[in-house]
Amino acid sequence: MAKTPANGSARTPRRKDGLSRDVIIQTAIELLDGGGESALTLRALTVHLSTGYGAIYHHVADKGDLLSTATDEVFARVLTGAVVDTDPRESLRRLALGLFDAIDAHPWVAAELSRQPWRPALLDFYESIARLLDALDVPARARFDAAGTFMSYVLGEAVQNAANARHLADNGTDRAAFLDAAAAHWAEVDPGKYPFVHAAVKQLREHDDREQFLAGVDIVMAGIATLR
Amino acid sequence: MAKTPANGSARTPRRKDGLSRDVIIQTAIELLDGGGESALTLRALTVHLSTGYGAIYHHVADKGDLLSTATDEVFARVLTGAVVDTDPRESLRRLALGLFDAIDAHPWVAAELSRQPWRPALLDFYESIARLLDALDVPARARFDAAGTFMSYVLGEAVQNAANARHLADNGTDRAAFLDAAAAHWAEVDPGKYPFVHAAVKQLREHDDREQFLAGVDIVMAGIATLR
DNA sequence: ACCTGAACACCGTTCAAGT
DNA sequence: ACCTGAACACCGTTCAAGT
Repeated sequence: MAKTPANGSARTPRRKDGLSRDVIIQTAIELLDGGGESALTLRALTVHLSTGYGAIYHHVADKGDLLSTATDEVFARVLTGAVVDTDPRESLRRLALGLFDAIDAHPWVAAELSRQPWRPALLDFYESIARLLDALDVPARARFDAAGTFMSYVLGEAVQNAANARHLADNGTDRAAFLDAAAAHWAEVDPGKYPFVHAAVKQLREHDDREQFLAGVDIVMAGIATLR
Repeated sequence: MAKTPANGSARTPRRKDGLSRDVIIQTAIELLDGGGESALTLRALTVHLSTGYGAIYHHVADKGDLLSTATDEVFARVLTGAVVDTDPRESLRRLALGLFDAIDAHPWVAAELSRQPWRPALLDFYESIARLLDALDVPARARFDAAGTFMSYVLGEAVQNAANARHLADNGTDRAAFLDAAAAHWAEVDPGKYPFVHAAVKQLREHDDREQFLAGVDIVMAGIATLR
């Protein structure tokens, strides 16, 4: 096969296997992971899938559909891989860390998250949290506030971390160089006017993102534990 | 002066008063507040300022510069208007609520926030929080984690709320109708599979966003109080 | 120094036409 | 039903030319 078209102005060969919504989404995720949000263009999709625009629009409503479905897919993977522990407290930490790591690995989901914070995949996440809080004897009356606070903290921290991850990927610098540059920049702030920021810079250099995140999870859980 | 050009294909009259970076930023904020992020286009700016593209690019680096400066401006207003209370706990709540309300009033800052979570204006915010935590006798060792957790919660909740605010503005619906629609949509989830989500729907209908936010602030502060 | 606006290189999306 | 790709309406940005 693979015959060269006789006609010089021949179209590019059409793909043999049928296109499907799923392969489009998977390719979109690859593009997003590879080059961030700006790497996902309809043009790039047609090239990677060796197809035309209409073919894509036949399976997908628009670019927003593409982005939100890709985000759902990423979250679905997290929940599938979530390991359950017998200790609810530990399960909560693992669940939170799974989301944190997922957004770190796919920083582009943060943008989609701030556009649509209530995607179906997050319903499962909410349900899991609420169930674990119930296991921790958080009274029903307080569960609504507690679960919401927990989710807001996790998403807030994840969004911030995603911004760092994106900068790291964009500049091609490694973590140490990035933190040094950030610390050097922050160190310029007037220590007289910003004593606490100044003090934080030192900790910034030696802190571990995931440990700091978990420290926050523990703080939120300790606060929830006071609700009786 | 003000002579009519003899030439029929004359250019639109150039503005008399000089353009400045500040009027550009203020106009950008007006456009963003009026129609969301998509309303800020260079074209719209030239029309509103009755000027050309080059004039704008003479005062501003690019659209990103425009967005981040506009965001700084919004945060600066919050910190200027922040009322200090003698009680550090109350000051923290007011500070948090000020940020919450600002993002509610200017939902487009949420997108910029997830792009660049460490704008200079947020340094002041961080500094204020750390100072108040110090006043609350949070030990220096724990302050880094505590202040970071507090900020992540506030920003996370604000980003989620901004998404709601944007949907409300886009659809032109009022709050009650929006919540009803959301609740109706959520109510479709299987109560057997999602008992806690199902229970949350009822609370969603009668909950107040700001009160829920403050409940979360209290939870985080209670958690911080356990750090000794 | 400050401003004008045609021109350029890109987007997402549509749709008549093909198989 | 599924796909092609030229065409369209928009972007942000540049830059030779004006004052």
